[in-house]
Formats: sequence, C-alpha cells, structure tokens
Amino acid sequence: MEAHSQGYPYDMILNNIARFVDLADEEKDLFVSFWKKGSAKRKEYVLEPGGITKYEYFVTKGCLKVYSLDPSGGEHVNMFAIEDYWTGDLASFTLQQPSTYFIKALEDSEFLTITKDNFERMLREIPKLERFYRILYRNSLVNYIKRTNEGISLTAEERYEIFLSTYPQIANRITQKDLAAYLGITPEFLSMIRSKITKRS
Amino acid sequence: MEAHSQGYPYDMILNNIARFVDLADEEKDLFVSFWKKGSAKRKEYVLEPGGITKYEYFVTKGCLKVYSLDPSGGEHVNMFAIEDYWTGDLASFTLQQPSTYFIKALEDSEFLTITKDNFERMLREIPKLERFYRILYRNSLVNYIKRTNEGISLTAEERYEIFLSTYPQIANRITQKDLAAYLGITPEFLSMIRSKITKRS
DNA sequence: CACCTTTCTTAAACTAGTTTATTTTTTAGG
DNA sequence: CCTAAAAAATAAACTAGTTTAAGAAAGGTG
Repeated sequence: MEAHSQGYPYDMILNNIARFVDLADEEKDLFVSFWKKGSAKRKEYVLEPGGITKYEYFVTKGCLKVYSLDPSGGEHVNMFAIEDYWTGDLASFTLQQPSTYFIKALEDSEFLTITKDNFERMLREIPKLERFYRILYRNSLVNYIKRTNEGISLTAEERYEIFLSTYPQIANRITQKDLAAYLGITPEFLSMIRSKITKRS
Repeated sequence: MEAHSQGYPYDMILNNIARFVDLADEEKDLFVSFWKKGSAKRKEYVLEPGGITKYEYFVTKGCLKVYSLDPSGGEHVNMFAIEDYWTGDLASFTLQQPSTYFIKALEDSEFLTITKDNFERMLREIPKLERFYRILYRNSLVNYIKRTNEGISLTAEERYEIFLSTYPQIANRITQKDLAAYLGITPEFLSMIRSKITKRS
C-alpha cells in the first residue's frame, strides 16, 4: 500500500497518469472524482453505434474488442483493450457525432468511465493533465501511423507476425476470427497463413 | 495589420495556434523565437530517411509530400502538407529513432521548423501550449483513425472519391502518380478507376 | 517552340486475398 | 462430464488490384 493509495481500480489509473505527470494528493482526489466504475460480462456490449458516445474508457480488468462493421457486414477490429489501456470512440466523443463503433467485452471486464463534460471540467481544474493527454494522444498517433504504414506496405503474413511479437499478451487471449478481423483479412486466409508458417518451421 | 502583428509567416502560425488557445503578446514573442524559417525549391528534399529527424514543420507556402518506400521500392504517401498544415516524422522526432520518411517539395515551399529541444523548452515556458498540442494531436488521431478505417473497409474507388471531396484544394495540385501512392494503389489502377467513373457519368 | 523526360492511358497476364461450402476441432456452460 | 454451438481448417472457384509493356499526352527547360 503506497502513500495516499486510492485502492483498485483508482491506483491503476493514477499510476498510468504518473508515467508522464506528477499529481499532488489533492489533485489525485479531484481526478478520481471525475471517473465512475463500470463493468461488462463476457459477450456484453459496452458501446453500440448510432448514438453519440457518452464515455471514454480506461480498462482495469478483462479485454474489450473495439470494432466497426463495413457496408457488407464485415467486422474490422480497431483495437483490443486489455488492463491499463485507454479506449473509446474518440471521434464520436470529441466531435459529438454518432458513433460508428461497437465495443464488446471478450472477457468479464471492469473499467473506469468519464463523460465529455467531466473530461473538459477535469482538464480545466487540473491543467497538468493537458500535458498527460498531449503525450497520450501523441503516442497513440505514433502507433496509428505505424499501423497504417504496415497495412499499406506489408503482406498479411508480415502483419500477423508483427502482431504476435508486439502484443504476445493479447494474442493468446483472442480468437483467430477476431485476430483476422484486426489484421484486415478473412479467418480462412489467416488459417492458410498459419498452416504455411507451421509447415515452414 | 492586426494588433501585435509579427508579419508573414509568423502571423500564420500564431493564427493557427489561436484556434484553440489565447496567447498573451509576450507569449507570442516567446513562441515565435523558438521557430526558424526554412524553404525548399520544387523537387528538393526537406527530409531523407536514415538519420533522426531534427525538426517538426509548419508549412506556410507550397506543398510537401511526406512518404516512405516499401522493401520493393514502392512509394507510400502519408500526407500532402500545404499551407497551414503541421507535418514531419512524429515517430522519429518523438522517440529519437531513425526516420523512415522522405519529405519532398512538390512546389517551391516555405515553412517554419522547430527542434526537439526547442519544442520541449517551448512547452515548459508556455504551458498553455500543452493544451494546443493536446487538441492538435487528438484531431490528427481522429483523422488517422478515419483514414485507417477507410483503407480497411472501402474499395480504392471509394477512397478516391472521398479524397476528392475531402481535399479538393490538394487534388488539383498533385499528379495522378502521387495520388495513387497516397491511395495505396498503382497509377495504372487509378487510371482505370478514373476512366470507369468518366464513362459512368 | 521544339525536344526530352515524365506522366497518363490502355490492355493482357498474373497474384494476394475472398467467397462459399464442407468437415473437424475446440469451447462454454448446463 | 457431455453436448450444442462456435471456431478453425481445408479446398476450389472467384475478384480486386498488380505487373509488365508499349503508345499517347503533357510539361518543363534550353
């Protein structure tokens, strides 16, 4: 138990924040007050498209799948959010436009949520957090740029191997079907890739 | 001439900043002191991969092409940066890793540059800018997410039409070849798409 | 304004990844 | 521990986009 501990799940989010900025104890209390606990059972939806996203999420337990459906019903997975990950539909949350994403729990999950009003109030009352979110968004941007480039310039097989080495802790928690939807290919083609790799080694 | 004008190109970058935060006159002077003018003639390289990116860029005139080459030499355009656009290789600049991008002037161009040291000093001395860059990165992230999703779930033809309607002011300044490299297809296939659309209408 | 280079088009053969369908394996949960 | 349902594997026919090549149109520089 560290000094001024808030206990699970608040210590988890505070430790995440502490990577980039130091909050004073009273700022920590204030910070925590803006976030609410939430949870979802396996297979339950955390978010469905159509309406405007109410919350941004910080996952403290479990695994969420963030995805959209294309016009012909195909699933495209944007990210898998496990413990200590920030997620949500940033476009819908930011621009207050209808969401295009589904968020579904792949395991029994717990998370913290914040509304847009509270998010803005929080940044006004704790200006230090502007720096935190500046760095968080910048890092996300760097990752997105990398992923976009991979999608454009690498084969499905290369993208598969990069995923395995980048996210080993996620790879063994999800199905082939969901992984295929993340890689942008069909489960059948992923299956071909896997059997090809197995034969090779 | 507005109050406390710094003249071209500094008014341009200050107006861009003013979209999200208000700087006091002395903050404007300080801000401007961190940026240096740069320029490149048509076809000249602003950045070549291999080394660590020294600068981030704010374009004030002309048009820059930001791109990378895949293992077999194919060009992949990340963005076209015209007047009032921020650009650079954020991954290399941020993580101080070797750059993987080329930046080439498509027209005679002018821009402002900042080093990483100055960028960090600037944020320490003008904390209000944390908010500006938080919003800038968040907006970039929203755009990247949208573009990634388009690349995954739309056909080349759909992506072409979205590009035309989203960036009409860029579309008529670049070649088909560069546009194809942005869309992730060959110039030959873009040519096919165009003739198909022409016949249809 | 004329040449030379670069860009754009057209078309045919080709390939990475999809679609559809059937069978086998794994998994959750009563 | 069993069983229904979901996931994974295999295979053949198919499609979006590539590759190669060769000719037509633009465009910048002497």
